[in-house]
Parts: sequence; structure tokens; C-alpha cells
Amino acid sequence: MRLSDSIESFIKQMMGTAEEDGIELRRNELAEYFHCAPSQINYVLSTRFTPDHGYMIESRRGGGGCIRIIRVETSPTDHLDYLIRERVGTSLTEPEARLLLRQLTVSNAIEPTDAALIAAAISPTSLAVPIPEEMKNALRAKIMRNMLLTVIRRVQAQHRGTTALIIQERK
Amino acid sequence: MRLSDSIESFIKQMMGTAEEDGIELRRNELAEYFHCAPSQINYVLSTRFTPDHGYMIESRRGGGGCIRIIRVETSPTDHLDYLIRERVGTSLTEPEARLLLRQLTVSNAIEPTDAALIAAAISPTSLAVPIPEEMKNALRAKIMRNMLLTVIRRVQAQHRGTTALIIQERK
DNA sequence: CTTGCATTGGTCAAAGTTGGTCAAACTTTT
DNA sequence: AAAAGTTTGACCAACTTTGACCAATGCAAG
Repeated sequence: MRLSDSIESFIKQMMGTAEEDGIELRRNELAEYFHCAPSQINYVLSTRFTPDHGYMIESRRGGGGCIRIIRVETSPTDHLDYLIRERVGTSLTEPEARLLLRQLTVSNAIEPTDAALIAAAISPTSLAVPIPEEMKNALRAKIMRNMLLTVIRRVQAQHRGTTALIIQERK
Repeated sequence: MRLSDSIESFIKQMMGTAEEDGIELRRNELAEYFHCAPSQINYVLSTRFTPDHGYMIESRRGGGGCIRIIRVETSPTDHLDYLIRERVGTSLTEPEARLLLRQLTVSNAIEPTDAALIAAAISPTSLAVPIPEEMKNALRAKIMRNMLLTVIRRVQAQHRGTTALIIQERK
């Protein structure tokens, strides 16, 4: 079994036994536990705990720093989930993005206020930097996907009655 | 938990139980209480009790000297205006952006749900394309500005539409 | 008064503690 | 082979903690 797979299942096991919908871990600790380079952890996170897989990652550097992994439950039957999978993909042109947002709004999949925020994020004004259009499309897709996941997560948190966690909150 | 966090919450607890909206403390006393260097107190003050966080600091040296921490109240939209003008600029690093969002949230300038959406939009995950960090910082600033302006517009629209009603019941 | 000095806070840079990125080397799959 | 996926290490960035040195204030001795 590959190292990455071991680390992946170790983390998933942690997620499974966690009471919250997210866990915190120390990159260096985990790397030492698996006798590997710390950057191996980043590799696992970036290949197996991406938004595509339904995870969100937050981290802090410096003393007391840590990595937080949050699971976003997505059901294949969910309309929004379907749209993210089938429509967003890895590249979104501006017209495609606008159309998708309109459809999401009229079908009540997301709130108009959320749609407005997403539109603002991926508007030409926001992406007015000198990079190839192709890359802007990739950016649009990533931003759209990440924001839609956040919307899904909020809705789920409301259902459970729990408050969303953000890493900046200190105890 | 980080020492700085402990000191921060200790001070905030003091603020909470104070009758005034300000407290006085002795730097050396506090440092001794937490078994740390006195300058650690300055670090906490300069990273967590700045005007951006809604606090003002006054101090006096010499015998009987002390540090006074005062909470300043500003209207949410004014604060938002100020932060957009003074803090977003044309370049925003990821830590700067996160800090700004946290400040906007705790000062009630924006809702946590909006903050979460903005955070998703400008997160490293969303901006994971092969362009120089400089350009990502420029992107972050543009996206942040555009989204915050959208939030402002929404709030102002709500305000206009409900002037006769009782709104803004925030604690 | 003036001066000395004890007391109290301020600044800054170095060291310490975390995590992030990227490209080269290596391994497995096609 | 070639392509795709994995592993590692050198270098970078962010945040915290500490300590040496500086500045201001009040008070007491001269």
C-alpha cells in the first residue's frame, strides 16, 4: 500500500471518529508519525482532500499553527451537487458562469444574495489581471466550486443547528 | 493553545466584566502572571487590539504607569468603508485577507455567512493556478473589493426598503 | 529646584515554531 | 517507453516568543 493511501485513510479515520465535521492536525507531527517528508502531507491533502472530494482545508503557520480539514457532505442526488459536478468542471467562461448562476437562482438552489456575491467574485472586474483567458476560466471554475461548496456547507450546518467553524476563532 | 491567545482572552474577559468600556492594566504584572516577557504583552496588543479590531490603546510610563485599552464603537457601514479604503488597496496577501475578514465579522460590519463566502473565493484553494504570488495578491484585492462593495450595496438596499420598520437588531 | 534613580512601558531584531511551494528523482501504470 | 502518480528535500512564508536596549515619569535626596 502506498504511503499516501495510508495517510489518507488515517485522516479519514480521524474524521470518522470526530464529533465535529472537521478535524485539526499538525503537519510535522503527522509527517513524523509516518516517517515521511512534511510536504508529503500537503501532497495527500491536495490530491485527496480537495473541494472536488468534498473537503475544505484551512491552515495557520507559526507557533501553535495547524491544519484544519472540514468535510462537506454531498449527496449525489442533491441538485446543487449535481450542478457542481456536471457544470462547473475545471473551466468556466464568463457567459457560462452567468448562465449557471441564473439557473441556480431560479431553481432556488441558492439565494439571490449568494448569487450576487459569486457573480461579484468571478466578474471581469475581479479577474482583471494580465493572464491568459484560459487561466481565467480555470480560476472561475475553482472559485465557483469553492463558493458553492461553502453554500452547501452552510445549509447543512443550519440543518444540524451547529455554527460554522472558522480557523480564526480562538478558544 | 498559544500564549498570545490566552492573554488575548484574559484581556477580553476583563473588558467583558468591566463597567466602563475601557480597562487599565500593568504590563509587567500581566507578563509576570503569564510567565512571559513583558514585550509579549505589546505583541498581543499590536496584533489583537488595534484600531482595526475596534480598540484604542493609551499608555503612560514611569512610576504608576499603566496601559489603557478602550473599545471604540463605530457604525458597521462606516467601518466597512474605512476598511475597504484603507486596507484592501491593490494587493492583499492571504493572511491579510483572512485577518481583514475576521475583523469585519467581529465588528458586525458583515455577516459570518458573507465572510465565509468571501473567504472561499480568495482561499488558496480557489486561486490554485500557476501565476506569481504578486498576481494572486492583486486578484485577491480585486475580488475582495468587488465582493465587499456588493455586500454594501445589499445592506444599503435593505436599509432603503425598510426605513419604516424596525431592523438592525444586532447585539 | 535639580539631579539621580527606581519604576514602568516601547521598540526592534533574532530565534523559534509551524505550514507551503516547487521541482527533481523515483515508482507505478499504460 | 511514455505517462501518470508519488516521494523527497531545499527553500520560502507566516506567526510567536524572547531579550537587549531605549524612553518617559515620578519621587526622594541633595
